[in-house]
Amino acid sequence: MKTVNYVVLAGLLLRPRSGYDLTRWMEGVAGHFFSVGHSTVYPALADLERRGLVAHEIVPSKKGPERKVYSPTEAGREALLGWAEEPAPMPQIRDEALVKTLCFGHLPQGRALTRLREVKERHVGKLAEYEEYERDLQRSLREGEISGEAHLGTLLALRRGIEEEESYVRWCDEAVDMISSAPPRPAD
Amino acid sequence: MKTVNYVVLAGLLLRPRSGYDLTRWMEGVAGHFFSVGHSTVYPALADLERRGLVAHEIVPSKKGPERKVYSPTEAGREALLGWAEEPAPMPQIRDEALVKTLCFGHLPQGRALTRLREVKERHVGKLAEYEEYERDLQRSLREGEISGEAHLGTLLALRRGIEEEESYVRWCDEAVDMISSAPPRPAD
DNA sequence: GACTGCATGTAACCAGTTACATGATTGA
DNA sequence: TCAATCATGTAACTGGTTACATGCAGTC
Repeated sequence: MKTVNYVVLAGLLLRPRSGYDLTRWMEGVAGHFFSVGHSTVYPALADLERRGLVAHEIVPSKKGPERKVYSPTEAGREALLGWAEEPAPMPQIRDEALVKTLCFGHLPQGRALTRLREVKERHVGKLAEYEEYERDLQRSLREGEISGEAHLGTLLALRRGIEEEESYVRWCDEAVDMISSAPPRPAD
Repeated sequence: MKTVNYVVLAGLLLRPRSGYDLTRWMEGVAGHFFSVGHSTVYPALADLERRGLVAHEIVPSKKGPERKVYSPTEAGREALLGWAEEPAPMPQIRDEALVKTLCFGHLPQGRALTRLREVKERHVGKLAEYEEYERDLQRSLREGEISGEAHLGTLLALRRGIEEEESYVRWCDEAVDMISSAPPRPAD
């Protein structure tokens, strides 16, 4: 079974959701470690249902058409937790900004610094977003909206996202220093 | 033009290489931000050469068959540096370990801690590897094997990899604490 | 009446992986 | 002589994306 199925299953274990909600979730809290578009989510849900790992009930929406709200079945829960105990491959990252960084020695300093400023800004923004999610998660626990189990899992993953962004922002600052103190090349 | 072409071009700007060397490079220093297999590298080189952005010369190998050592042309250098000045999309990450982490609230504590120990070990290993690359890079500069430009770019990217792994290892320790101090669930 | 957000799906495409295919050189 | 490493490529497959397609409900 493919990875995205387990991600969807994990999203549903935290709380029952529709395909639409799962897609939002992947764009948000899950965005920093696994995110696919809705056109991948819906087929994954159909596949999981065919395997008897999730089930849905139709729920009328407050706003818009009917929703199919999915939950893991007992078999789904077992399949997920079994998978969760197995070793995971190392994270794979695609970071174009770092490819561009490789060229910074060949770029006028000013241009490189401009690039870095922009990169930093974006990561500062992401950091703020994740911190907001964290506050919201703590509120959800206090108000009994989510289980302690769901809270722990989500918080652990979220903390990783926050520390990742903090680390990236620190690197940006250090990179600015390293470039500024490097032997000057063609000014721009 | 696709991203992998620019990655290959950047690898060649740092120093001329064969397809084989580029593949090793992507598995090593470039591994934490962009890595593809040799079956992607060779077609990319062929494509770049067709576009006149790289050129190769045949060099007899010390060990094994002939090598095609590629270098960027002037047009290739310009194309790369132009691309490097444009904004990059946010890094995209696939980290299955964090998907498993989402389930840790539903797993016996011991199992979750075992998972985390293994994850930490792997990242400690990667960290050591990157630190080794950094020492090697400094040596290369001292001994005049690489240009100052190549050194700066590689060092910046490498520092990011090192800090990324340091951050991940710290998170593992924190996660262990959070799980250990969470209200106990079924022991294993 | 038009636009935005909610909601679910399908189809064409693409970037990459895995597997296939070949061969030289070196060392155990 | 057999395995490992060096070295270059192709072909089949797959896991995603982008674009296509449809329709409801609220608000400006």
